Amino acid sequence: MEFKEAKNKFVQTWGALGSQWGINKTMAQIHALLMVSNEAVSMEDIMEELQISRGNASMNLRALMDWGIVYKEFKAGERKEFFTAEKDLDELAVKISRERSKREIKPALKILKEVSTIEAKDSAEEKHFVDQTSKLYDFVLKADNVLDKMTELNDNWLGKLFIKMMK
Amino acid sequence: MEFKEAKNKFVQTWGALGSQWGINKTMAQIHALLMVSNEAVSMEDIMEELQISRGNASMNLRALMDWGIVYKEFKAGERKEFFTAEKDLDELAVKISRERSKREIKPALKILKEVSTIEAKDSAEEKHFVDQTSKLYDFVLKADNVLDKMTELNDNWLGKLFIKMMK
DNA sequence: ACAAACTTTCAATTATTTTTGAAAGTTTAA
DNA sequence: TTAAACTTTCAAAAATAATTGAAAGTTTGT
Repeated sequence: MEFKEAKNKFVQTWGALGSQWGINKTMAQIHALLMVSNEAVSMEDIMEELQISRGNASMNLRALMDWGIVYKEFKAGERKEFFTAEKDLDELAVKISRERSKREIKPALKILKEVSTIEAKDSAEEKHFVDQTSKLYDFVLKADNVLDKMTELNDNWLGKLFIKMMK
Repeated sequence: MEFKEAKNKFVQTWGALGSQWGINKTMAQIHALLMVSNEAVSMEDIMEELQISRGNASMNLRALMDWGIVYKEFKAGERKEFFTAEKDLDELAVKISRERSKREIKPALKILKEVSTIEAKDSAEEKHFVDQTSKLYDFVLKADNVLDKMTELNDNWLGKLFIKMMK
């Protein structure tokens, strides 16, 4: 397989993976493209490589910047803007999980807390509901913290040991 | 908030969360409904509670069973089928992650391996591509194993300590 | 073997999400 | 201040995904 083919395959695959996880295909593709580029890429080039419109490129670049995983860059003497992606994968994971947590998990947790604290009366049905949603609340809260905790842990010896075991 | 309202809120929220993570809304809603039901529910009742068609209910129940997180149940003297959800949340997490890994991550890993092993020639561009996709391959492989590893770890003392720290 | 009581399938419809492209907006240099 | 070079916005169009409903399929009791 030659370079161009490999690059294209990677971008397509990353795009497909993204859309299966609720991230728009173009957004994932732009990110993929920037991840494997050794230098900043212009909007023009992104449009050209992915065969997408200017509007689409603009909106998805904005979204990627809002997620904090793509940055604008300016080149001396050039008028147009260039873009680079966060390339440190640990950093990338942390940022994505922070953002999804903030946008999706936290609001869901709020609702879970609300519904799990209703008066359960005496019916088995209602008791089961309260019990199950409480457990779910605890579980989601715990899961939501895992990545953050792992980053913290990374600084201490037990963390390092654990990380080693994961490899 | 009274029970019925809480239940509905929960089902809606779980459905919305599902669709943000690439799981069809109805599928997540049916799962939510079954999770908080203390007894098995018929297709008829699911249709009624979620206001969906028979075809939709049937297809999504099949999908949930394929994922291994919903089971058919038969009641003596009843002709129709009833459904229950996996209620143990650790078990649920393991099954979902196994399934998504099998369907989505593993195929992506295969491609990542392919594209990261091309001949890099001498250009900086190609070297960077190989380097970055290799790192990504390792990272995804590692992340893909985390949940499995955690379940294994759960059985030993270090694991228990670690799990405690997560809480 | 028949028919009642169910479930599944899938082509057509509907809903949702994404993408386009052209107009409006912004910045820079002269 | 003007105009060229560039970016953003957003209503309309296109693409994709989910849903319906009725026909076909299955199972069970008589």
